[in-house]
Amino acid sequence: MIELNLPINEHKGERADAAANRLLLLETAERLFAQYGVAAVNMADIAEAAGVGKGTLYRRFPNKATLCLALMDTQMRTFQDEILARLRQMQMQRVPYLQQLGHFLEAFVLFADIHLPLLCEVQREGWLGDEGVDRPYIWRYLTVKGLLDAAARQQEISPDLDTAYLAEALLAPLHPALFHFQRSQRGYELDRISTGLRSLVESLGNS
Amino acid sequence: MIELNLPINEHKGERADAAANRLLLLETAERLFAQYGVAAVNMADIAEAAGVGKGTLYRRFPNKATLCLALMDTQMRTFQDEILARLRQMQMQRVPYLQQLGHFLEAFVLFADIHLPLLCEVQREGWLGDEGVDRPYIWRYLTVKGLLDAAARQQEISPDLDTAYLAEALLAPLHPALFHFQRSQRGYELDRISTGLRSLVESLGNS
DNA sequence: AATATTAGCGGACTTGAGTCCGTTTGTCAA
DNA sequence: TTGACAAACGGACTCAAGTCCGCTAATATT
Repeated sequence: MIELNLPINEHKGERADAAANRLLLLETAERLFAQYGVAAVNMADIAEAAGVGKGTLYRRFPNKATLCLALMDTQMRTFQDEILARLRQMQMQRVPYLQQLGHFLEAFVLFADIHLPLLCEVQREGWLGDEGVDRPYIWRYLTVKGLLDAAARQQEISPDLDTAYLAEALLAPLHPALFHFQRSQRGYELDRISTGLRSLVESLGNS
Repeated sequence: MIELNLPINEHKGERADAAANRLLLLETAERLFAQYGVAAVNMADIAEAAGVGKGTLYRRFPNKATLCLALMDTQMRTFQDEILARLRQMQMQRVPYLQQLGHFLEAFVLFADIHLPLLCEVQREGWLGDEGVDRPYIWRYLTVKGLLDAAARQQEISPDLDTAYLAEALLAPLHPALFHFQRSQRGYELDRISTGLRSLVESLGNS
């Protein structure tokens, strides 16, 4: 279901047995998550299924959030690469920045929906998990803020707007917990969410 | 610090000892929270400090979230009453609905900031806690949606906008976890947040 | 190849949330 | 009053996350 293949790079100073265990644990977690669901599997289960001690698991991945993030690593990079490529392309076609922002958000909606269970786990402990945990969020934030700043420079939006805050506010409805709530409790379809966000973004332009 | 006085009403079918314990537990929790902070106090501490068994505590308040909500009960009602009164007043003065919405959000920003620790605890378990836990959220949501609908009827905003989604999106940045992140990590001041939200709301009007 | 170093390993342990169930006690009706 | 019975009580218990620390073994050095 979730395929992994590259977290090979990085972790260079890792001893051979440690690297082997990293892979073993990722594969085991992937398998258990696919079979029973992310929420139903606990750390002890993963360690046992992998045949290692709990301490070993926690040495590699200090918590479930980090483990889940590692499982998404590949797809996250792919997503980022694809998005950046698309934005560059639009850039050349002189597509307005606000429209680029709309595309970005829509793309992330699709990504988030696929990876919702993992994303929810990643941000279970309200936001700023220790450093690296929310690096993906930082990337999204900077991308959105960058597009808003560019839009401001091109006079697509008022230069008085607080782009830093707005970037955060526009991403807020996509926080995994809220997104999950809207999908499963409210029953909103993906394009309803995309459309809603786009209407917010576009309205910023008509000021 | 946090004063409580009315959860006397409701809970009518409660036995005398149960009602006494409810009060005792609320007072104890309030005291411990004030002294050590909400996050640092656990359920066992509260039960012990109150001199009752853990089971008794959990019978009254099935989890920490419910307990925290009960501690805010009074102030929450007061807040709601005050807001409704102000909105009615503005209504009579023919203040545009979008502007009313801006006021509403600003008022909630102030409220949320004061009660952040309790609010964070209330929504620790990603959103839809069992039923009553997020009734305050439902109230906020309905209020925002109501104002947006009214604005649409008055042609302040496009009638095509998805007010249900927008209401949720506008409240999203005020989710306790995000609000806390913005306040403590980003260092945003309250009026920066209010202003940012208002600019979003107002931009909806210029379409 | 022998050895020192030190990362890595395992699993018992701690901590806190929340449950279970046998015992106690308030309440209401007789 | 008294007695039955449901509600309430207490605290031991379960379950999962995460820590600790003594032992093991991979690697680097000679």
